[in-house]
Amino acid sequence: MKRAPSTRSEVTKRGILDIARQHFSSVGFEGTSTRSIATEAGINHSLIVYHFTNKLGLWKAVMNDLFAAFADHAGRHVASSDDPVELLRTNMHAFVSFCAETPELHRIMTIEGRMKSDRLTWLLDTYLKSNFETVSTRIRAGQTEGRVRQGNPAQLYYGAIGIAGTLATLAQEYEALSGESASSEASIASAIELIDALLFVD
Amino acid sequence: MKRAPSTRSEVTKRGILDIARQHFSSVGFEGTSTRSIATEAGINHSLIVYHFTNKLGLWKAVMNDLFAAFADHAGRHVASSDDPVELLRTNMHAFVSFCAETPELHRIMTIEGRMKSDRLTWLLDTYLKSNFETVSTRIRAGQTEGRVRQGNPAQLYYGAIGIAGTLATLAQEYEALSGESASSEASIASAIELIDALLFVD
DNA sequence: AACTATACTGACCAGGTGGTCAGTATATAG
DNA sequence: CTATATACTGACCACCTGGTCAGTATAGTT
Repeated sequence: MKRAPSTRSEVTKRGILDIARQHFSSVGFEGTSTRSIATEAGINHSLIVYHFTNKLGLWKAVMNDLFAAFADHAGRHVASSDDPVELLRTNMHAFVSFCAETPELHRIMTIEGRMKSDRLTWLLDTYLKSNFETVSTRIRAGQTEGRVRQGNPAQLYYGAIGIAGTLATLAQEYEALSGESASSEASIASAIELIDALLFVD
Repeated sequence: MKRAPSTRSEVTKRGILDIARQHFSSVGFEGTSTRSIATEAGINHSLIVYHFTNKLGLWKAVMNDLFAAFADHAGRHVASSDDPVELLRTNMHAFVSFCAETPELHRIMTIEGRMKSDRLTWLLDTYLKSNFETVSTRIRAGQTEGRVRQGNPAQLYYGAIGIAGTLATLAQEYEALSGESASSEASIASAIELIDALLFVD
């Protein structure tokens, strides 16, 4: 008889995922050691293999967890209408606050997005391509209405991503130089303002 | 009698630095193995210790090399006047093309800039603080003249850095989704256009 | 040609890496 | 209470890690 997965195992997996997220997002896949994750999570290192097959399986589980967290976060930022430009704006604003609150997702993206790799291919096929289709469709719709800045949608989108992303990828550098936390309300509001100025025609 | 350093040793160091730059910028400090650098550079791994003391010494040498390369690149983009706003604009444009041509510097910055570390402290003290002083002075000068967008200079600057930086940190993701190379003339021109729209009031 | 500062080599060390596996504890279904 | 699917443990493997060190090759100075 098959048995339902126990709470006990879910707690263990959660603990591993939380620590693994920190490690992958700060020192990357190659720089992360599964044994240091195990030690920090207070579990036997063989449990990582037991629950996630191998290091790559753990990494994928972390990414699934992070993308689910963003979907959840974006779900709490509902657009005032189903107008494509409003959906685009709302989603970009959600991305900014998500970068500030949960910098790990974008941090890992900037590690994996720089070079070709099997992990990048997996990310593209699993999440990035379909998301980019949605966004660029909305940008083009806004452009034909004259409400979004003209130009290549990919270049516009990645410009906006870049503005939001510094909150995650240069958080400490920014804080050390400006004296302000990257996750502060002021930093978030400023990034939103700049993205709005970049993308939208008012 | 002391002897001048031989060309032979300079060639060896150059070879190590070039490979090390690739490794540090793609997998970070922790993910980089000095032995794989040695193998790829075709030298005995003890030579790294001989020429650079240790892994950290090699990393600092790579950073000095990269900042020198940027200074050199920026030196070839001379402003049309010594007007602060023109200097700011010219320097930002130089940064964009540098990110496209030599993505390694900004890639390493986004690895080191995220978390507190001795390496970040070294970068701040050696290069980042003085550079930020110069830039923010120019931004403030432009703002009082009404020629630069109002707002916190640090937030403006890091917004612009973010736009340029995606050419380096999301190069492959961008290329896979847009079909265009991040180092293409079109990508560079677009990033410059967006930064101009972001920073300057015309 | 002899001397010697510089450049380089290869064997070695202690400790860390991802992953395997036989065995043990735990908890739930019967 | 018993049987067993699930969860977990610790010893082990081959290999890689940064770094040390005694010794050797190379080349410029005298």
